[in-house]
Amino acid sequence: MYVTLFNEFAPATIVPVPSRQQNGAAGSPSRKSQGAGAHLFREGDAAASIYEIVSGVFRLTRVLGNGRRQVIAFGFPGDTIGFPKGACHHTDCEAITAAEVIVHRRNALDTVDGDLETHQRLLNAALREISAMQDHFMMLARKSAKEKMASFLVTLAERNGTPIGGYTSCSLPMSRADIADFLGLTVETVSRTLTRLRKENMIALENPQTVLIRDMRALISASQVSE
Amino acid sequence: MYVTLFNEFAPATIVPVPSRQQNGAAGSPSRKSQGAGAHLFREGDAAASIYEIVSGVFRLTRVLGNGRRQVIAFGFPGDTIGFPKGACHHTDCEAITAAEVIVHRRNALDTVDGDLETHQRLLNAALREISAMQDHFMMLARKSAKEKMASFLVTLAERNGTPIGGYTSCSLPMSRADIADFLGLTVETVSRTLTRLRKENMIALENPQTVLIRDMRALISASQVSE
DNA sequence: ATCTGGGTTTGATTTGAATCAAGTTGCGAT
DNA sequence: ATCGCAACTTGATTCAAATCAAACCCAGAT
Repeated sequence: MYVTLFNEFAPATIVPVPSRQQNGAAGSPSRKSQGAGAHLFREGDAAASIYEIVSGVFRLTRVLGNGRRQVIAFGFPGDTIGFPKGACHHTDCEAITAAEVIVHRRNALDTVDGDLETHQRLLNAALREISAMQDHFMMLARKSAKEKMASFLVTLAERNGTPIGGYTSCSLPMSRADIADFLGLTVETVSRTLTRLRKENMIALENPQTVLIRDMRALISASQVSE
Repeated sequence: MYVTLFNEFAPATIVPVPSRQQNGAAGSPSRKSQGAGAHLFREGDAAASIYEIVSGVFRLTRVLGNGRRQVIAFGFPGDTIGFPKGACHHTDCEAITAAEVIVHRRNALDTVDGDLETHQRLLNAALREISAMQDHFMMLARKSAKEKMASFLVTLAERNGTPIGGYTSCSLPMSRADIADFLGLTVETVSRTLTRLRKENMIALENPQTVLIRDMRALISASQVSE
């Protein structure tokens, strides 16, 4: 199973973080709300902060010169985003639904002063992200459209799905174009592949933004690279 | 320009690291030599150490169930490899030439005890790696075979090339299969694409393991996604 | 000197996804 | 209610890279 969306947290670890000034230490975790469509940061922005997502969904993208776009990841509650390279952010980050994040000072990562627990949590999030990205490599390089789409839905269902009867319902807050740019496909292929999975009775589309997973076992097996 | 191979270091930062026990602190950087073909670690191994490459070239791979393989990265001198997720390594790492590494205790990353400078160097390597992997996403998902091959050669030349007259000579210590599995292509396509670049006079192949870059400007422009 | 076999190159053919081109659907504004 | 538009779906065609299939090259073993 690929956790290609982003590195995961036990969601419980987030809840206790206070919404304002920490005890006596230099730490400054605070909360921030974010409307749908608003940028949390842009490529090139000074990287002053690292964010833990409390609610909502974010999209991280990189843009090529000619306008070609790669969606690096989707960020869900429990994910950590905004790891900097040097002084700047190297991706754009936009909320695709209304969202709330916990804001950490950038150098809560660099040093331990005051809050060892936060430091280690952020660090582990970075390590998990490296691992998740390695999985995603395999997906981009070696999977067919059907395998990619199935993997995506399975991961989404695990992160985000709600059980409905024996099935799992799952919202797709992002556009087909976002999905395509995440999986390295075109919108047309994403759409066609969804219809194909639908015709094979693995899923049903309640509406374009809501999938019902009707046969999780089949979907998982479709997500694996086959010989 | 993509630094898809791996995160870079100012090579100078490595040299001063002592080859044995640090002053009085708990740190334990030591050196280790590695024959060509030997594994530094394997997927699933307990992740006790993190390595800085002093000399030689390493290959990091992940394997799919059915034997399909993804080369995650090549590690060159100055690169840091072996970032763990949790307690285990999640890639195989094999030396493809004779090599030497500096070995750090795994938790030189977690905590600062004793050596803040090493801690921060490793941490920054991890952040650089995240950024490099994001570039590699774009390469895998959006570039043509020619663009991939050209990007690969350009990066290799920057890391590894030696000037010969006005040209740059560059060794390819890895096999065509390794290159293919890194770029998400087949051996045949890698080979064909190299001949194509040769026929377009951007490169010459002195022998299968040595490329001469004859027109760096053209190669760089071939490495960019075009409309 | 010849055989063997891995790695590499080249050629012919197939194929999965991109591209090009219409539709369709649903929603927000007029 | 209708218009306009953006997001999505579907269909026809093209094309780049995979696959299938042979050579080729060279180092090491016989």
